[in-house]
Amino acid sequence: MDGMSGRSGWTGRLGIAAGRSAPGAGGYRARMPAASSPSRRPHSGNRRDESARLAVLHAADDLLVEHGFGSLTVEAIARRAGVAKQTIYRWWPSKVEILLDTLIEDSDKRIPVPAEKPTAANIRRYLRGFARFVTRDPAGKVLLALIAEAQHDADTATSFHKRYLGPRRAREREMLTRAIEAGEVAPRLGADATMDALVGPIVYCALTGSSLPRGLVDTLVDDLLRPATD
Amino acid sequence: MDGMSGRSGWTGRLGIAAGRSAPGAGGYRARMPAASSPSRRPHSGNRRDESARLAVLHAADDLLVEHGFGSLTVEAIARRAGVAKQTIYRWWPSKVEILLDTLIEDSDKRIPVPAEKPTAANIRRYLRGFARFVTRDPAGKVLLALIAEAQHDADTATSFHKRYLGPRRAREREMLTRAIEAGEVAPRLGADATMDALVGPIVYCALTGSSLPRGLVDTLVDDLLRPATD
DNA sequence: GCATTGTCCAGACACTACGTCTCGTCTAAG
DNA sequence: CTTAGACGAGACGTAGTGTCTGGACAATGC
Repeated sequence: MDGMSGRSGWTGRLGIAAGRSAPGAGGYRARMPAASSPSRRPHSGNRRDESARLAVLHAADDLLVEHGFGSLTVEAIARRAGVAKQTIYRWWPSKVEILLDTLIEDSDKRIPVPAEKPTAANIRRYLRGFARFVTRDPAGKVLLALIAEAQHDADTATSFHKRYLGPRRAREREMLTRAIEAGEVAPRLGADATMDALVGPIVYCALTGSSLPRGLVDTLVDDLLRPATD
Repeated sequence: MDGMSGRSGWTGRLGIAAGRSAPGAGGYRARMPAASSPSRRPHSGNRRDESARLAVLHAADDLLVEHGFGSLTVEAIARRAGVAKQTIYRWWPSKVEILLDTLIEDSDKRIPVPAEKPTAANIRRYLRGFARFVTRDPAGKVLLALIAEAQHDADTATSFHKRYLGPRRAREREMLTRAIEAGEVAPRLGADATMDALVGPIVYCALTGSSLPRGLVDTLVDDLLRPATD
Protein backbone atom coordinates (compact mmCIF):
# COMPACT_ATOMS: atom_id res chain seq x y z
CA MET A 1 0.00 0.00 0.00
CA ASP A 2 2.64 2.48 0.87
CA GLY A 3 5.64 0.56 -0.09
CA MET A 4 7.73 0.25 2.95
CA SER A 5 5.49 -1.18 5.57
CA GLY A 6 4.41 2.27 6.47
CA ARG A 7 5.54 4.79 9.01
CA SER A 8 8.34 6.70 7.50
CA GLY A 9 9.82 8.50 10.42
CA TRP A 10 8.49 5.80 12.61
CA THR A 11 11.29 4.29 14.56
CA GLY A 12 8.79 1.68 15.39
CA ARG A 13 9.50 -0.83 17.98
CA LEU A 14 12.34 1.50 18.54
CA GLY A 15 15.78 0.15 18.40
CA ILE A 16 14.49 -2.74 16.50
CA ALA A 17 12.72 -1.15 13.63
CA ALA A 18 15.86 -0.67 11.64
CA GLY A 19 16.22 -4.30 10.78
CA ARG A 20 12.62 -4.60 9.74
CA SER A 21 11.68 -6.91 6.91
CA ALA A 22 9.77 -5.71 3.89
CA PRO A 23 6.05 -6.46 3.73
CA GLY A 24 6.06 -8.84 0.83
CA ALA A 25 9.20 -10.68 1.76
CA GLY A 26 9.08 -14.18 3.01
CA GLY A 27 9.53 -13.40 6.64
CA TYR A 28 12.11 -12.20 9.00
CA ARG A 29 14.73 -14.59 7.95
CA ALA A 30 15.62 -12.74 4.78
CA ARG A 31 18.00 -14.67 2.65
CA MET A 32 21.28 -12.90 2.56
CA PRO A 33 24.30 -13.24 0.31
CA ALA A 34 25.52 -15.70 2.88
CA ALA A 35 28.99 -14.34 2.69
CA SER A 36 28.06 -10.94 3.98
CA SER A 37 26.34 -12.20 7.07
CA PRO A 38 27.57 -15.50 8.38
CA SER A 39 26.37 -14.56 11.83
CA ARG A 40 22.76 -15.08 10.76
CA ARG A 41 21.62 -18.22 12.47
CA PRO A 42 18.44 -19.93 11.42
CA HIS A 43 17.71 -21.29 14.88
CA SER A 44 18.50 -20.10 18.32
CA GLY A 45 18.45 -23.62 19.61
CA ASN A 46 17.18 -24.35 23.04
CA ARG A 47 16.09 -20.86 23.81
CA ARG A 48 13.35 -18.60 22.57
CA ASP A 49 14.13 -17.09 19.20
CA GLU A 50 14.31 -13.34 19.72
CA SER A 51 14.15 -12.52 16.03
CA ALA A 52 10.97 -14.54 15.69
CA ARG A 53 9.47 -12.67 18.63
CA LEU A 54 10.27 -9.34 17.07
CA ALA A 55 9.04 -10.46 13.67
CA VAL A 56 5.66 -11.32 15.18
CA LEU A 57 5.42 -8.01 17.00
CA HIS A 58 6.29 -6.05 13.90
CA ALA A 59 4.04 -8.07 11.65
CA ALA A 60 1.07 -7.58 13.94
CA ASP A 61 1.76 -3.89 14.20
CA ASP A 62 2.18 -3.40 10.47
CA LEU A 63 -0.86 -5.41 9.55
CA LEU A 64 -2.99 -3.50 12.01
CA VAL A 65 -1.92 -0.17 10.58
CA GLU A 66 -2.27 -1.34 7.00
CA HIS A 67 -5.49 -3.29 7.04
CA GLY A 68 -7.12 -2.60 10.38
CA PHE A 69 -7.94 -4.83 13.30
CA GLY A 70 -10.87 -6.36 11.49
CA SER A 71 -8.70 -8.28 9.09
CA LEU A 72 -5.92 -8.94 11.54
CA THR A 73 -5.66 -12.70 11.96
CA VAL A 74 -3.13 -14.92 13.62
CA GLU A 75 -2.56 -16.69 10.34
CA ALA A 76 -1.84 -13.44 8.57
CA ILE A 77 0.59 -12.44 11.29
CA ALA A 78 2.33 -15.79 10.98
CA ARG A 79 2.56 -15.46 7.20
CA ARG A 80 3.85 -11.91 7.36
CA ALA A 81 6.36 -12.72 10.07
CA GLY A 82 7.52 -15.86 8.31
CA VAL A 83 6.78 -17.82 11.42
CA ALA A 84 4.79 -20.95 12.17
CA LYS A 85 1.38 -20.43 13.69
CA GLN A 86 2.32 -22.67 16.56
CA THR A 87 5.20 -20.40 17.42
CA ILE A 88 2.73 -17.61 17.99
CA TYR A 89 0.36 -19.70 20.06
CA ARG A 90 3.26 -20.94 22.12
CA TRP A 91 4.03 -17.47 23.42
CA TRP A 92 0.83 -15.47 23.14
CA PRO A 93 -2.66 -16.54 24.13
CA SER A 94 -4.24 -14.23 21.57
CA LYS A 95 -3.53 -11.51 19.07
CA VAL A 96 -4.66 -9.00 21.63
CA GLU A 97 -1.70 -9.84 23.86
CA ILE A 98 0.62 -9.33 20.95
CA LEU A 99 -0.76 -5.86 20.39
CA LEU A 100 -0.62 -5.17 24.10
CA ASP A 101 3.07 -6.03 24.09
CA THR A 102 3.75 -3.55 21.32
CA LEU A 103 1.56 -0.87 22.84
CA ILE A 104 3.19 -1.02 26.25
CA GLU A 105 6.60 -0.80 24.69
CA ASP A 106 5.70 2.03 22.34
CA SER A 107 3.79 4.23 24.72
CA ASP A 108 6.43 3.89 27.40
CA LYS A 109 8.93 5.28 24.94
CA ARG A 110 6.87 7.84 23.07
CA ILE A 111 4.62 9.22 25.74
CA PRO A 112 6.15 8.53 29.15
CA VAL A 113 4.28 10.01 32.07
CA PRO A 114 6.44 12.79 33.50
CA ALA A 115 7.72 11.51 36.82
CA GLU A 116 9.64 14.55 37.92
CA LYS A 117 8.83 18.22 38.14
CA PRO A 118 5.08 18.04 38.37
CA THR A 119 4.54 21.44 36.81
CA ALA A 120 1.52 22.66 34.92
CA ALA A 121 3.69 23.04 31.86
CA ASN A 122 4.76 19.43 32.02
CA ILE A 123 1.21 18.24 32.28
CA ARG A 124 0.27 20.33 29.29
CA ARG A 125 3.21 18.95 27.37
CA TYR A 126 2.25 15.42 28.29
CA LEU A 127 -1.29 15.88 27.05
CA ARG A 128 -0.11 17.39 23.79
CA GLY A 129 2.17 14.44 23.28
CA PHE A 130 -0.62 12.05 24.08
CA ALA A 131 -2.93 13.81 21.65
CA ARG A 132 -0.34 13.57 18.94
CA PHE A 133 0.30 9.91 19.70
CA VAL A 134 -3.31 8.93 19.50
CA THR A 135 -4.25 10.97 16.45
CA ARG A 136 -1.15 10.91 14.28
CA ASP A 137 1.18 8.15 15.33
CA PRO A 138 0.59 4.76 13.73
CA ALA A 139 1.32 3.24 17.12
CA GLY A 140 -1.67 5.15 18.42
CA LYS A 141 -3.87 2.95 16.25
CA VAL A 142 -2.96 0.06 18.50
CA LEU A 143 -4.30 1.90 21.51
CA LEU A 144 -7.55 2.71 19.75
CA ALA A 145 -7.90 -0.86 18.53
CA LEU A 146 -7.44 -2.21 22.04
CA ILE A 147 -9.91 0.22 23.56
CA ALA A 148 -12.31 -0.99 20.90
CA GLU A 149 -11.64 -4.67 21.32
CA ALA A 150 -12.09 -4.30 25.07
CA GLN A 151 -15.74 -3.46 24.31
CA HIS A 152 -16.17 -6.69 22.41
CA ASP A 153 -14.35 -9.13 24.59
CA ALA A 154 -14.22 -9.37 28.37
CA ASP A 155 -10.81 -11.01 28.49
CA THR A 156 -9.36 -8.21 26.44
CA ALA A 157 -10.90 -5.67 28.78
CA THR A 158 -9.38 -7.37 31.80
CA SER A 159 -5.94 -7.68 30.33
CA PHE A 160 -6.01 -4.20 28.86
CA HIS A 161 -6.85 -2.69 32.21
CA LYS A 162 -4.39 -4.74 34.15
CA ARG A 163 -1.47 -4.35 31.82
CA TYR A 164 -1.98 -0.91 30.32
CA LEU A 165 -4.70 1.38 31.58
CA GLY A 166 -4.22 0.66 35.26
CA PRO A 167 -0.47 1.21 35.51
CA ARG A 168 -0.57 4.26 33.29
CA ARG A 169 -3.41 5.82 35.18
CA ALA A 170 -1.55 5.23 38.41
CA ARG A 171 1.38 7.21 37.09
CA GLU A 172 -0.89 9.95 35.78
CA ARG A 173 -2.63 10.15 39.12
CA GLU A 174 0.67 10.50 40.87
CA MET A 175 1.75 13.24 38.49
CA LEU A 176 -1.44 15.17 39.03
CA THR A 177 -1.52 14.67 42.76
CA ARG A 178 1.99 15.97 43.15
CA ALA A 179 1.19 18.96 40.97
CA ILE A 180 -1.79 19.72 43.15
CA GLU A 181 0.25 19.40 46.32
CA ALA A 182 2.85 21.69 44.84
CA GLY A 183 0.17 24.25 44.14
CA GLU A 184 0.81 24.08 40.44
CA VAL A 185 -2.77 23.26 39.59
CA ALA A 186 -6.08 23.31 41.44
CA PRO A 187 -8.72 21.25 39.67
CA ARG A 188 -12.23 21.16 41.04
CA LEU A 189 -12.44 17.42 40.51
CA GLY A 190 -10.38 14.61 42.00
CA ALA A 191 -7.26 13.40 40.28
CA ASP A 192 -8.91 10.51 38.47
CA ALA A 193 -11.92 12.46 37.36
CA THR A 194 -9.70 15.26 36.16
CA MET A 195 -7.62 12.87 34.10
CA ASP A 196 -10.79 11.45 32.59
CA ALA A 197 -11.94 14.95 31.73
CA LEU A 198 -8.62 15.76 30.10
CA VAL A 199 -7.97 12.53 28.27
CA GLY A 200 -11.57 11.75 27.37
CA PRO A 201 -12.06 14.38 24.68
CA ILE A 202 -8.76 13.51 23.05
CA VAL A 203 -9.57 9.83 22.86
CA TYR A 204 -13.12 10.54 21.78
CA CYS A 205 -11.96 12.68 18.88
CA ALA A 206 -9.51 10.01 17.84
CA LEU A 207 -12.18 7.33 18.03
CA THR A 208 -14.61 9.31 15.93
CA GLY A 209 -11.92 10.08 13.42
CA SER A 210 -12.36 13.80 13.70
CA SER A 211 -9.21 15.83 13.82
CA LEU A 212 -8.48 17.45 17.15
CA PRO A 213 -10.05 20.90 17.23
CA ARG A 214 -7.44 23.61 17.49
CA GLY A 215 -6.82 24.71 21.01
CA LEU A 216 -8.78 21.87 22.55
CA VAL A 217 -5.98 20.58 24.71
CA ASP A 218 -4.95 24.00 25.88
CA THR A 219 -8.48 25.05 26.71
CA LEU A 220 -9.03 21.82 28.57
CA VAL A 221 -5.92 22.40 30.63
CA ASP A 222 -6.77 26.03 31.27
CA ASP A 223 -10.39 25.45 32.20
CA LEU A 224 -10.11 22.23 34.16
CA LEU A 225 -6.80 22.58 35.92
CA ARG A 226 -7.31 26.23 36.88
CA PRO A 227 -3.59 26.63 37.42
CA ALA A 228 -2.74 28.96 40.21
CA THR A 229 -0.03 30.51 38.12
CA ASP A 230 -1.98 30.98 34.92
CA MET B 1 -28.83 -0.58 -0.35
CA ASP B 2 -30.63 -0.22 2.83
CA GLY B 3 -33.75 -0.44 0.84
CA MET B 4 -36.05 -0.93 3.69
CA SER B 5 -33.78 -1.79 6.54
CA GLY B 6 -34.97 1.20 8.46
CA ARG B 7 -38.10 0.73 10.41
CA SER B 8 -40.89 3.16 10.21
CA GLY B 9 -43.38 1.91 12.72
CA TRP B 10 -40.83 0.47 15.08
CA THR B 11 -41.74 1.53 18.53
CA GLY B 12 -38.35 0.57 19.80
CA ARG B 13 -37.21 -1.60 22.64
CA LEU B 14 -39.50 0.28 24.86
CA GLY B 15 -43.04 -0.56 24.10
CA ILE B 16 -42.06 -3.90 22.79
CA ALA B 17 -39.77 -5.11 25.45
CA ALA B 18 -42.73 -6.23 27.48
CA GLY B 19 -43.83 -8.82 25.00
CA ARG B 20 -40.32 -10.00 24.45
CA SER B 21 -39.65 -13.64 23.97
CA ALA B 22 -37.74 -15.50 26.61
CA PRO B 23 -34.08 -16.10 25.87
CA GLY B 24 -34.32 -19.83 25.53
CA ALA B 25 -37.56 -19.86 23.60
CA GLY B 26 -37.65 -20.98 20.05
CA GLY B 27 -38.08 -17.64 18.40
CA TYR B 28 -40.65 -14.97 17.87
CA ARG B 29 -43.44 -17.21 16.76
CA ALA B 30 -44.25 -18.38 20.21
CA ARG B 31 -46.70 -21.18 20.16
CA MET B 32 -49.97 -20.02 21.53
CA PRO B 33 -53.15 -21.84 22.52
CA ALA B 34 -54.20 -21.20 18.96
CA ALA B 35 -57.68 -20.42 20.05
CA SER B 36 -56.69 -17.39 22.04
CA SER B 37 -54.85 -15.71 19.23
CA PRO B 38 -56.15 -16.52 15.81
CA SER B 39 -54.68 -13.28 14.49
CA ARG B 40 -51.18 -14.69 14.72
CA ARG B 41 -50.21 -15.43 11.17
CA PRO B 42 -47.18 -17.49 10.34
CA HIS B 43 -46.55 -15.60 7.14
CA SER B 44 -47.31 -12.11 6.01
CA GLY B 45 -47.42 -13.23 2.42
CA ASN B 46 -46.24 -10.95 -0.27
CA ARG B 47 -44.94 -8.26 2.00
CA ARG B 48 -42.15 -7.98 4.49
CA ASP B 49 -42.91 -9.76 7.72
CA GLU B 50 -42.95 -7.14 10.43
CA SER B 51 -42.78 -9.61 13.29
CA ALA B 52 -39.69 -11.17 11.78
CA ARG B 53 -38.09 -7.76 11.49
CA LEU B 54 -38.78 -6.99 15.11
CA ALA B 55 -37.62 -10.41 16.20
CA VAL B 56 -34.27 -9.83 14.52
CA LEU B 57 -33.86 -6.41 16.06
CA HIS B 58 -34.67 -7.70 19.52
CA ALA B 59 -32.55 -10.78 19.17
CA ALA B 60 -29.53 -8.77 18.12
CA ASP B 61 -30.04 -6.34 20.93
CA ASP B 62 -30.54 -9.03 23.55
CA LEU B 63 -27.60 -11.09 22.43
CA LEU B 64 -25.33 -8.08 22.45
CA VAL B 65 -26.28 -7.20 26.00
CA GLU B 66 -26.09 -10.79 27.18
CA HIS B 67 -22.95 -12.05 25.53
CA GLY B 68 -21.21 -9.04 24.05
CA PHE B 69 -20.43 -8.06 20.50
CA GLY B 70 -17.61 -10.55 20.27
CA SER B 71 -19.90 -13.52 20.23
CA LEU B 72 -22.67 -11.83 18.31
CA THR B 73 -23.08 -13.70 15.03
CA VAL B 74 -25.66 -13.55 12.32
CA GLU B 75 -26.35 -17.22 12.82
CA ALA B 76 -26.96 -16.70 16.53
CA ILE B 77 -29.31 -13.82 15.79
CA ALA B 78 -31.20 -15.99 13.33
CA ARG B 79 -31.50 -18.81 15.85
CA ARG B 80 -32.62 -16.53 18.64
CA ALA B 81 -35.11 -14.74 16.45
CA GLY B 82 -36.42 -17.98 15.02
CA VAL B 83 -35.73 -16.68 11.57
CA ALA B 84 -33.85 -18.01 8.56
CA LYS B 85 -30.42 -16.62 7.98
CA GLN B 86 -31.38 -15.61 4.50
CA THR B 87 -34.17 -13.45 5.86
CA ILE B 88 -31.57 -11.42 7.71
CA TYR B 89 -29.27 -11.09 4.73
CA ARG B 90 -32.21 -10.08 2.58
CA TRP B 91 -32.78 -6.93 4.60
CA TRP B 92 -29.52 -6.09 6.30
CA PRO B 93 -26.05 -6.06 4.76
CA SER B 94 -24.40 -6.82 8.10
CA LYS B 95 -25.03 -7.18 11.79
CA VAL B 96 -23.72 -3.68 12.26
CA GLU B 97 -26.66 -2.27 10.33
CA ILE B 98 -29.03 -4.20 12.54
CA LEU B 99 -27.50 -2.64 15.62
CA LEU B 100 -27.51 0.76 13.97
CA ASP B 101 -31.22 0.42 13.39
CA THR B 102 -31.87 -0.29 17.05
CA LEU B 103 -29.50 2.41 18.24
CA ILE B 104 -31.02 5.16 16.14
CA GLU B 105 -34.47 4.27 17.30
CA ASP B 106 -33.52 3.91 20.94
CA SER B 107 -31.44 7.02 21.30
CA ASP B 108 -34.04 9.13 19.51
CA LYS B 109 -36.50 8.05 22.17
CA ARG B 110 -34.36 7.99 25.27
CA ILE B 111 -31.98 10.86 24.72
CA PRO B 112 -33.46 13.28 22.20
CA VAL B 113 -31.43 16.40 21.60
CA PRO B 114 -33.41 19.31 23.03
CA ALA B 115 -34.65 21.29 20.07
CA GLU B 116 -36.37 24.06 21.90
CA LYS B 117 -35.40 26.36 24.71
CA PRO B 118 -31.66 26.28 24.34
CA THR B 119 -30.98 27.01 27.98
CA ALA B 120 -27.95 26.05 30.00
CA ALA B 121 -30.17 23.94 32.20
CA ASN B 122 -31.43 21.97 29.21
CA ILE B 123 -27.94 21.31 28.01
CA ARG B 124 -26.97 20.09 31.44
CA ARG B 125 -30.02 17.88 31.55
CA TYR B 126 -29.23 16.48 28.14
CA LEU B 127 -25.69 15.57 29.15
CA ARG B 128 -26.88 13.93 32.33
CA GLY B 129 -29.31 11.86 30.32
CA PHE B 130 -26.62 10.95 27.86
CA ALA B 131 -24.31 9.91 30.65
CA ARG B 132 -26.97 7.73 32.14
CA PHE B 133 -27.78 6.21 28.76
CA VAL B 134 -24.23 5.29 27.99
CA THR B 135 -23.26 3.99 31.42
CA ARG B 136 -26.42 2.35 32.73
CA ASP B 137 -28.87 1.69 29.93
CA PRO B 138 -28.50 -1.63 28.14
CA ALA B 139 -29.21 0.23 24.91
CA GLY B 140 -26.09 2.24 25.61
CA LYS B 141 -24.06 -0.90 25.10
CA VAL B 142 -25.05 -0.77 21.46
CA LEU B 143 -23.56 2.68 21.12
CA LEU B 144 -20.31 1.59 22.73
CA ALA B 145 -20.15 -1.52 20.57
CA LEU B 146 -20.59 0.51 17.41
CA ILE B 147 -17.98 3.06 18.40
CA ALA B 148 -15.70 0.09 18.95
CA GLU B 149 -16.53 -1.72 15.76
CA ALA B 150 -15.97 1.49 13.82
CA GLN B 151 -12.32 1.20 14.85
CA HIS B 152 -12.09 -2.28 13.39
CA ASP B 153 -13.95 -1.86 10.16
CA ALA B 154 -14.02 1.04 7.72
CA ASP B 155 -17.50 0.32 6.42
CA THR B 156 -18.85 0.41 9.93
CA ALA B 157 -17.13 3.72 10.53
CA THR B 158 -18.67 5.22 7.41
CA SER B 159 -22.16 4.01 8.13
CA PHE B 160 -21.96 4.89 11.80
CA HIS B 161 -20.97 8.45 11.02
CA LYS B 162 -23.48 8.91 8.26
CA ARG B 163 -26.44 7.40 10.03
CA TYR B 164 -25.78 8.21 13.68
CA LEU B 165 -22.92 10.46 14.71
CA GLY B 166 -23.35 13.01 11.94
CA PRO B 167 -27.06 13.71 12.33
CA ARG B 168 -26.87 13.74 16.11
CA ARG B 169 -23.89 16.03 16.18
CA ALA B 170 -25.71 18.39 13.83
CA ARG B 171 -28.57 18.63 16.30
CA GLU B 172 -26.20 19.09 19.21
CA ARG B 173 -24.35 21.81 17.35
CA GLU B 174 -27.59 23.59 16.67
CA MET B 175 -28.58 23.33 20.32
CA LEU B 176 -25.28 24.77 21.47
CA THR B 177 -25.13 27.47 18.84
CA ARG B 178 -28.55 28.73 19.75
CA ALA B 179 -27.65 28.69 23.43
CA ILE B 180 -24.59 30.77 22.66
CA GLU B 181 -26.56 33.23 20.58
CA ALA B 182 -29.07 33.52 23.38
CA GLY B 183 -26.29 34.35 25.78
CA GLU B 184 -27.03 31.30 27.86
CA VAL B 185 -23.52 29.96 27.60
CA ALA B 186 -20.18 31.30 26.45
CA PRO B 187 -17.70 28.54 25.77
CA ARG B 188 -14.16 29.40 24.80
CA LEU B 189 -14.16 26.76 22.10
CA GLY B 190 -16.32 26.39 19.02
CA ALA B 191 -19.54 24.42 19.14
CA ASP B 192 -18.09 21.17 17.85
CA ALA B 193 -15.00 21.29 20.01
CA THR B 194 -17.12 22.10 23.03
CA MET B 195 -19.37 19.14 22.38
CA ASP B 196 -16.29 16.93 22.06
CA ALA B 197 -14.99 18.25 25.35
CA LEU B 198 -18.31 17.59 27.07
CA VAL B 199 -19.17 14.24 25.57
CA GLY B 200 -15.65 12.87 25.38
CA PRO B 201 -15.09 12.25 29.08
CA ILE B 202 -18.47 10.58 29.45
CA VAL B 203 -17.84 8.22 26.58
CA TYR B 204 -14.31 7.60 27.71
CA CYS B 205 -15.42 6.58 31.18
CA ALA B 206 -18.04 4.29 29.70
CA LEU B 207 -15.49 2.73 27.37
CA THR B 208 -13.03 2.09 30.15
CA GLY B 209 -15.75 0.67 32.33
CA SER B 210 -15.11 3.07 35.15
CA SER B 211 -18.15 4.54 36.78
CA LEU B 212 -18.70 8.20 36.12
CA PRO B 213 -16.95 10.23 38.81
CA ARG B 214 -19.42 12.17 40.90
CA GLY B 215 -19.88 15.68 39.70
CA LEU B 216 -18.03 15.14 36.46
CA VAL B 217 -20.83 16.25 34.19
CA ASP B 218 -21.66 19.27 36.30
CA THR B 219 -18.07 20.39 36.54
CA LEU B 220 -17.64 19.94 32.82
CA VAL B 221 -20.64 22.10 32.15
CA ASP B 222 -19.60 24.73 34.67
CA ASP B 223 -16.00 24.95 33.55
CA LEU B 224 -16.39 24.62 29.79
CA LEU B 225 -19.63 26.41 29.12
CA ARG B 226 -18.90 29.30 31.49
CA PRO B 227 -22.57 30.16 31.62
CA ALA B 228 -23.20 33.85 31.86
CA THR B 229 -25.79 33.22 34.52
CA ASP B 230 -23.85 30.84 36.70
C1' DG C 1 31.02 -35.76 22.82
C1' DC C 2 26.73 -37.28 22.97
C1' DA C 3 22.10 -37.72 24.54
C1' DT C 4 18.67 -34.55 26.29
C1' DT C 5 15.68 -30.71 26.00
C1' DG C 6 12.99 -27.36 24.10
C1' DT C 7 12.14 -24.32 20.13
C1' DC C 8 11.17 -23.91 15.53
C1' DC C 9 8.68 -24.77 10.77
C1' DA C 10 5.29 -27.29 8.30
C1' DG C 11 1.01 -28.90 7.73
C1' DA C 12 -3.14 -31.68 9.01
C1' DC C 13 -7.25 -31.49 11.85
C1' DA C 14 -12.16 -30.57 13.52
C1' DC C 15 -14.78 -26.67 14.41
C1' DT C 16 -17.31 -22.43 13.64
C1' DA C 17 -19.12 -18.53 11.15
C1' DC C 18 -19.23 -16.42 6.94
C1' DG C 19 -22.18 -15.06 2.82
C1' DT C 20 -24.41 -17.29 -1.22
C1' DC C 21 -27.44 -20.38 -3.12
C1' DT C 22 -31.45 -23.45 -4.06
C1' DC C 23 -35.53 -25.57 -2.70
C1' DG C 24 -40.42 -25.88 -1.47
C1' DT C 25 -44.03 -23.51 1.19
C1' DC C 26 -47.03 -20.00 1.96
C1' DT C 27 -49.93 -15.77 1.43
C1' DA C 28 -51.56 -11.35 -0.31
C1' DA C 29 -52.11 -8.85 -4.49
C1' DG C 30 -53.94 -8.78 -9.09
C1' DC D 1 -56.77 -18.69 -9.92
C1' DT D 2 -52.46 -17.16 -11.00
C1' DT D 3 -48.45 -15.16 -9.63
C1' DA D 4 -44.90 -12.56 -7.26
C1' DG D 5 -42.30 -12.23 -3.36
C1' DA D 6 -41.11 -13.31 1.48
C1' DC D 7 -40.07 -16.97 4.28
C1' DG D 8 -37.77 -21.40 6.68
C1' DA D 9 -34.60 -24.92 5.91
C1' DG D 10 -30.37 -26.26 4.93
C1' DA D 11 -26.34 -27.28 1.68
C1' DC D 12 -22.24 -25.15 -0.08
C1' DG D 13 -17.25 -23.35 -0.50
C1' DT D 14 -14.19 -20.20 1.98
C1' DA D 15 -11.57 -18.69 5.78
C1' DG D 16 -9.79 -18.43 10.43
C1' DT D 17 -9.75 -20.72 14.85
C1' DG D 18 -6.90 -23.26 18.25
C1' DT D 19 -4.79 -27.95 18.80
C1' DC D 20 -1.80 -31.47 17.60
C1' DT D 21 1.34 -34.06 15.23
C1' DG D 22 6.16 -34.84 12.86
C1' DG D 23 10.90 -33.91 11.88
C1' DA D 24 14.94 -30.63 11.91
C1' DC D 25 17.86 -28.12 14.68
C1' DA D 26 20.97 -25.97 18.31
C1' DA D 27 22.21 -24.95 23.07
C1' DT D 28 22.71 -27.23 27.53
C1' DG D 29 24.42 -30.73 30.85
C1' DC D 30 26.47 -34.84 32.05
